Amino acid sequence: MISSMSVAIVWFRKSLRLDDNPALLQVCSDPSIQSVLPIYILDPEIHGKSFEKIGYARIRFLLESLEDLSTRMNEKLGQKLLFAQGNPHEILSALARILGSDLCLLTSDYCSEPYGRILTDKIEHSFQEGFSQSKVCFHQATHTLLDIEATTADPTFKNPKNMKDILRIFHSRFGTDGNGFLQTPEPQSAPTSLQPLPGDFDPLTHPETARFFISDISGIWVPPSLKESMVPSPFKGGETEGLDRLKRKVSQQTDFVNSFRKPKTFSTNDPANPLEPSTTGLSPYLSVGCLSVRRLWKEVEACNRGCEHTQPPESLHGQLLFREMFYLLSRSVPNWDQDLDNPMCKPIHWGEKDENKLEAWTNGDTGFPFIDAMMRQLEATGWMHHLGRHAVSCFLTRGQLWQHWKTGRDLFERNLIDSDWALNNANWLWLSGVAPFSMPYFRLYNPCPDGKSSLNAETSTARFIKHWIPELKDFPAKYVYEPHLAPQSAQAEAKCIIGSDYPNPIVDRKEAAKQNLAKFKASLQA
DNA sequence: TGATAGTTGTGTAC
DNA sequence: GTACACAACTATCA
Repeated sequence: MISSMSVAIVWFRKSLRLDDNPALLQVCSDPSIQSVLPIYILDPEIHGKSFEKIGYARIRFLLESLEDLSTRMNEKLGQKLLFAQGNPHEILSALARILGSDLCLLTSDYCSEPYGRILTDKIEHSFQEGFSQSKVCFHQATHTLLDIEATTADPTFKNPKNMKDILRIFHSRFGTDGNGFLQTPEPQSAPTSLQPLPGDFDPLTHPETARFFISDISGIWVPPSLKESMVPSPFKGGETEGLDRLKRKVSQQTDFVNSFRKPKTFSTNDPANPLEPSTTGLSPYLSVGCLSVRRLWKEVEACNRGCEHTQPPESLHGQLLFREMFYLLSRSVPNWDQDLDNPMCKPIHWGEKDENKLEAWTNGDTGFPFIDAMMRQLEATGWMHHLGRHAVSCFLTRGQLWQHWKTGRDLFERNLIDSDWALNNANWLWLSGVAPFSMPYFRLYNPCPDGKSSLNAETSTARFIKHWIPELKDFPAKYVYEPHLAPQSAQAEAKCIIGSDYPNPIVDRKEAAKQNLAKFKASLQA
C-alpha cells in the first residue's frame, strides 16, 4: 500500500444479503474504517473447479443470488462486490500480505460445516500469526437463531431429539415475553452506506491477486449447457426475490401462516401453476443466506400475535425449530454425515450398491409414477415438496430399493436448491429410519398413494404426475399411480404401453417392503 | 415396570 | 368420513 489507511475486508460467505448482516453492519458502523473490500469467493472445495460438485439448478440459483447481491450493493450502497475464485485462506492471506498494516479488520459470518470450521480456524490462526495488526471476526448466529457453538459448548447441553427438547433449549436461551412469545434476536436493517474500495489498490490487477479475481459476475465460467438444460423456475435467486417472497407468502398471508400445518400442505398446490410450491418456498433463500432466519421468525411471529395459530411441530415456527435442532446436532454429533462412528446412526447392513436401481431412481424411471415425477421435478428444477422428499427417500432406502441412504443424500446435496449439509444429512438419517428420532422403521410411505394417503390430495387429481411424466398424459387418472395395472386396451388408447413407453415397476412394492422390513429388523437385532 | 408418546402411515371395515 | 388394526421401535415419565 502506498498511503496509510484503515481497510476492512467483508467476506460474504453464507449470508448473501444486505439485510440483517452483522459483518456488513460492523464495518459500516465503525468510523475508523476508511475503505472496504466486500468479497465473495467461489471455493472449488465447495462448488468444484468448474461447478462439477453442484447441479445446474444450484449453480443457477447461486449465480442469480450473487448477481442480485452485487446489484443491490451497487444501487443501495454505491459499492462494488468483488468476485474471486480459489481457496479462501490463500486469497485472504494474499490480500492481508498486500494490505499490510493498513488492514485492520477481516469480518465474516459463521459456518458450522466441518470444512467451513477448519477453514475458519485456519484463517484465524494465520491472521494471529502473520497479520496480527488485523482483527478477525467471524460473527456467530448468522445462519441460525441459536449460537451453535455457544449452545453446544454449554455443559448442560444434551443432544435434542424431539420438539420438546429443542423448545426447552429455546426457552432457556431466549426466554419469553409477557405473551409467551420467544424473545429471539431482532433482525437488523440493511446499512445505507458503505466505505469505498481502497483508492490505490485493485485486486484485479495486482500481480499477487489478479489470478483469483474476476471483473464481474458475468466473467464466472459456467457449463455451456446450463442455460438450455433448465425449465422455468419459480425460484429466482437473490435477496430481492427472497424478501419479496417473504412478503407474498408470509407477511401478507396471515391466515395461511396461522393455519399452517406442514403435513397438510401437499393438497394446496396452485392448480394454475404446477411449479409453485404449496409451502412458503423460502428454504432456498435461507440456504444461501439471501434471507435472514431472524427476519423470517419475526415475520411469522407478527402474523401469530393476537391471533389463533398452529403450534410446533406443525407450524412454521415448528419448521424453523427443527432446522435449529438439526444444526445443533450436526455440530455436536460426531461424523454427522457418516454411518460409521456416528452415534445417531443405527448399524443397518445395506449391502452392495445396485446400479440399476440407483439409476432408475435417479432418472425417474422406476415405473412408480409418483416417485418418478418427484425425481424428474428435482432434476429439472432443483425443488421437491417436503412430503415428496419423504416418499422418495423412504422408497430408495428401507421401503423398496434397499439402497444406502448416503447415495440419496448425495444426489439431494448436489441438486436441491435449498441444499444444506446439516439439514440434508438429518433428513436422510431420519427418513431412512437409522436415526433415533421418532421414526418407527416399520412406518412406510406408499409409493402409489391413494386418495386417503397423506401424500395424496393434489396428486389424486393426477395433475402433478402428468405434468412431469408426459408419457402418461392421456392415462385415465384411475391407473396413473400404477399404470402397469391398466388393461392393454386402456394403455393403447392412452398411447402409452407400459414396458415400452413407460417402464414396468422396478420391484414388487409390497413384496420388497416386506423383505426390507425383515432385513431392517435383522440388522437391528444383529 | 408399565404406560405413553413420538413433526406429518396404510389399509380395511363400517 | 371415522375407527381401528397393523406392526411393534425407543426414550421418557410416572
